[in-house]
Amino acid sequence: MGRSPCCEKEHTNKGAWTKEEDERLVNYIKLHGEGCWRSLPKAAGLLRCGKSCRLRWINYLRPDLKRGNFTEEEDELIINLHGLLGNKWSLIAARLPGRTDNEIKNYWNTHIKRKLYNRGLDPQTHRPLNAAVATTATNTSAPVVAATNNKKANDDSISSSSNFHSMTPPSPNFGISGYTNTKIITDSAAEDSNSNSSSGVTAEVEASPQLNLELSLGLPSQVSLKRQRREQRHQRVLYQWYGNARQGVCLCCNLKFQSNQTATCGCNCKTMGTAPTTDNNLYRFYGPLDI
DNA sequence: AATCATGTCAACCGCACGCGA
DNA sequence: TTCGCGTGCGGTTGACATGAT
Repeated sequence: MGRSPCCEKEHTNKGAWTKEEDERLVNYIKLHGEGCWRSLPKAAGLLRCGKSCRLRWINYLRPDLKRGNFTEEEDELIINLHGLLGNKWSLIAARLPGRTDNEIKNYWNTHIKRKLYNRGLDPQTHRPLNAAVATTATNTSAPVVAATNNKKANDDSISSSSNFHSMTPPSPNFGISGYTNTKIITDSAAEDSNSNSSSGVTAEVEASPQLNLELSLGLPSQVSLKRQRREQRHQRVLYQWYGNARQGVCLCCNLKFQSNQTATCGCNCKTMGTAPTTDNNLYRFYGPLDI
């Protein structure tokens, strides 16, 4: 026996709220207070689901909401809190009066991620980007962060944008210095019994964002054109943030291989490079296809 | 001027959790 | 202990605005 739906969907409005609906909701809550969202719509004369009412109130109509842009102080606070708490938006929001979890989540995805990339930091782990890449390429038995424990993310794992949004939260003591390159990834590999990365080959495929992208471009036909365009868009944005759009990134340069590990580097970089320790050259470049 | 790409954010969806019967 | 309900949370989507070509 499944759960009963939270509302009768055929009798409820969806989408943007009208001014009249807003007024009804505000007036009702002013009179009766918050609570019992399930019964609220009927009592307030709204053709909305209770969850929708709650969301509208919390994210938009609540009188104590702070409007306007985030300040620099708020930015830094969010970054610090995210470092401590991961994607626990409600906990982060609790520390920022007048801001909602949804607002912070959106702000994170649209602004702060880019900010961290510009600082050379991975927004999920808050570690230097080079370290994350090095870990990926040198640990041949481990899947990369794309092998997340998040069920929904796994459902969508073919989507590069989804992976991008739902990497494993940082460990509590990440961060400043002295971290090891392998900790997070090996842990996630051990924990993720459902991942497809039990074989070395699969792990290698996952370890290559370029190959991931190729999979993305080979999406089955039922996937909507709009979705494909969204994914391509996310790819472009991501690589713009890396500052290497369209050109790809030489892993040899990013991994900072030792000079005694020389190998032919396919790019024109001046650094002493080597092939990754995975015997093949699959990972020489990570970067977008020509999209 | 038209079209496409990109950025933003409100809203939705499904799952997880806590609580009371 | 189990089950159902109400609620909260995090990820994702879609609509709209704006900028670029």
